Order: sequence, then C-alpha cells, then structure tokens
Amino acid sequence: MNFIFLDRTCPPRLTFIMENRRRHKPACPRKVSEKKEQLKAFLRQKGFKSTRQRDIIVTEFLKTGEHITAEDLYRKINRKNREIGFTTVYRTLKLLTKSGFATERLFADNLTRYEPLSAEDHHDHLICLGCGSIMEFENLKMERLQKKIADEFGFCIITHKMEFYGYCRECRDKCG
Amino acid sequence: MNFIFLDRTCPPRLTFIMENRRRHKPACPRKVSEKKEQLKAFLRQKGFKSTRQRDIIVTEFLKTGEHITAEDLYRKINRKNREIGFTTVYRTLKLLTKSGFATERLFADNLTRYEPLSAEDHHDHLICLGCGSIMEFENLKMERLQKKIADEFGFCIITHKMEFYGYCRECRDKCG
DNA sequence: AAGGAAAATGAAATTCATTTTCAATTAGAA
DNA sequence: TTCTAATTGAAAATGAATTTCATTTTCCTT
Ligand SMILES: [Mn+2]
Ligand SMILES: [Mn+2]
Ligand SMILES: [Zn+2]
Ligand SMILES: [Zn+2]
Repeated sequence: MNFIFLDRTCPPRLTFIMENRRRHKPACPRKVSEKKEQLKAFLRQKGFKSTRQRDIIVTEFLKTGEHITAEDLYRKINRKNREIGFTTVYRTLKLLTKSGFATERLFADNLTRYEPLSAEDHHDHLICLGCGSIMEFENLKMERLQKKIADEFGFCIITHKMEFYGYCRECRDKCG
Repeated sequence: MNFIFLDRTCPPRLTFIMENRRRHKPACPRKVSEKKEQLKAFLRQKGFKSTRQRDIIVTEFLKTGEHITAEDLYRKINRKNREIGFTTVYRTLKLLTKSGFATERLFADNLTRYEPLSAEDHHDHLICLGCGSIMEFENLKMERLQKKIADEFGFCIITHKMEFYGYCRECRDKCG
C-alpha cells in the first residue's frame, strides 16, 4: 500500500496521507459483470483481444471500486495471481481509461490513480490530510458558478479540476 | 522553453499547450528591489547567506513574474550567466517557496512551476489548451460556496486546487 | 586582515513513477 | 490447424525532481 507523503506548499510543513481509507463502494457483482460485458463488446468491436489477464485485472479493479494506483492494484492482484505483471496492469488501466471505463486522477501526491468511472461522469474530491480518505461530491451551483467566471474571461471550459485538501470530520475531532 | 504536451484523460485525444504566453505582469523595479530587501532580511534572520547567485536568480524570477519552471528560469539566466547551475536555480526556487516568497504550482502537464506570490495570497487559474495562456482569478462567492460544500461533509479545508482547462477568447474565435 | 566554521554551489549521480522496448506467447479469424 | 496481429512481462529507458559530495564562498570571530 502506498503511504503518501504530501508536501504542502504554503506553511513549510509536512503532512502525510495514508492509503485511501474511504469505506469502499465496490460495485455490486451484477454491475461488475455488466461492465465486463460492455468492455468485452468494446474490445471485440475495436479488434482488441480478450485475455485471461485483462479479465482478472478488470474484475479486481471494478471490485475495488476506488482511486487506486496501478502499483497497488498490481500488488492486490499479485497476491493470488503471481504471473500477472505490473506492466499489464498498467496497460489495462490505460486501456480502460482510453475506452472510457476508467478515469485517471492526479492528486497532490502526484501519483496516478484510477477510478472506475465513465468519462462523461464527473465529480470533485475532498481529500483528508489526516487519514487519506477521499470524499466525492458534485454540486450544480458550483458548476454554474464556474461557467459564469469563465464566461467573464470569454473562456470556454473543457475540463476542470477541483480538489479540497483538509481534515475530515473524524480527523478534525481527533486532532483538534 | 517548454512545449507542453497535455494528455487529456477523457476523450483519448492529445492537445498541446505552449509556453505561457500571458502578457507578462513583471513586478515594477521598485517592487522587485523591495522584495529583494525583504528576502535579504529574511535570509539574514534565518542564518542563510546572501550570494551573488541568489541575487541574480531572485531578480530574474521576480522580473519574469509568472508561472515558470526551474528549467526555464535556468535557461533564461544561463544566457547571460553561464556559470550559474541548474541546481542552484532549483534550490533557490525551493527556498523562496519555503520562505513564503513564491508558490509552487502543478498544472495538468505535471511540471512544477513557480510564481512570485506570498503564500497567503491566493488565486485560481484558467489555462488555455490552445495557446497556453494562463489567466488568474479570485472569486469570493466561489470560496464561500466551497466552504459551504465542505461544511456539509464536516470537512475543514486547508487548501484547495481549482483549475479550468479550455480555450481562451482568442483561441476560441480562431479555432471555432 | 586572517582564520575558521557553516552554508552554498554545481556537476554528476540518484530516485522513482511512468512509459517503452522487444522477444516470446497467445487469441481468434480463416 | 495455421497464420497473423495483438498481448504479455521482464527489463530497459525516460525524465523531472532531488540528493550527493568535493570545492568554493560567505561572514562571523579573533
Ligand atoms: Mn472520484
Ligand atoms: Mn498564478
Ligand atoms: Zn480524515
Ligand atoms: Zn488561448
């Protein structure tokens, strides 16, 4: 598991955030196999091949459900399947991303994480510097305000990135 | 100069953004020397030393005024001062950051840039995928809304990151 | 003005996540 | 089954960021 040392810029102080401890939101088995069917169809349609490795990797990725690095997913898979290489895990996550089944995220610790999420779907993140938990939100008012600000500049937004770093309820209560 | 290839995640399409072309906002000479005095006082107070290299690097950094990589600042300085090394430019930018005279920024191209800005001062960015220009904004309503969202999660925000990627007025008009 | 300790410098080496290479293997169409 | 293109995985390459270390410089103390 990745222990993340997040180097905060402003006050020259080091905090660390641990591996994502958010209660998992693993897709239910039905959803997982549904996704897998979609992917299989997609691969076939594009002339890609379905392989044992891809199946295992995708299954594990969808089961896990949240912001995971290629490295961590590899380790998780490697426990049971010693023969699957890191490179294949890495490439499968890239493939999923390009195919619209996953989204790449780069948070402040500068490690690439993936989450099973169709490309169109959007949300932003609250990241706890204490325990590393990641909360997600979507706020219409926010999106509207963003558009309004952009408009004032004559700027047309294609994507945006919004992340809050701070302390979650538990960590705030604990550390004061 | 850094030509930045920004790999957008969603639609698997490559765009590139060129070196920051924003009209420069170099601090006026008076402000520059004022800052330099402040820094000198700071260094002395902390037991650091004032050196010819630091003076040159800081001067050039403050003159430049905007989001620049260590590499680019080095190249700029190296034209006139062949004997100043990259490492020293890098270390000076780090020092300025730790001292609160500069802020580190990591945009989507994953290169560390620095801007001369005191740590407390805050703004967000609009980044043009066409020409690489970077616009800055600050919006009170936005900050309040962020706080409101965080509050709903019992989350206490320490810092946040908000960046819009898209096309500026000129690029929008040009490319349609 | 020396002298000396601590800090700074810069070339080169290291780190570390990410990405690519390449030879061997495999999927799946014919 | 055969053939071809795709896939795999170990190892190498990449590239920005950071550290190392021998040398030089600053600046405080005699
Ligand atoms: Mn998410
Ligand atoms: Mn800025
Ligand atoms: Zn927490
Ligand atoms: Zn533009």
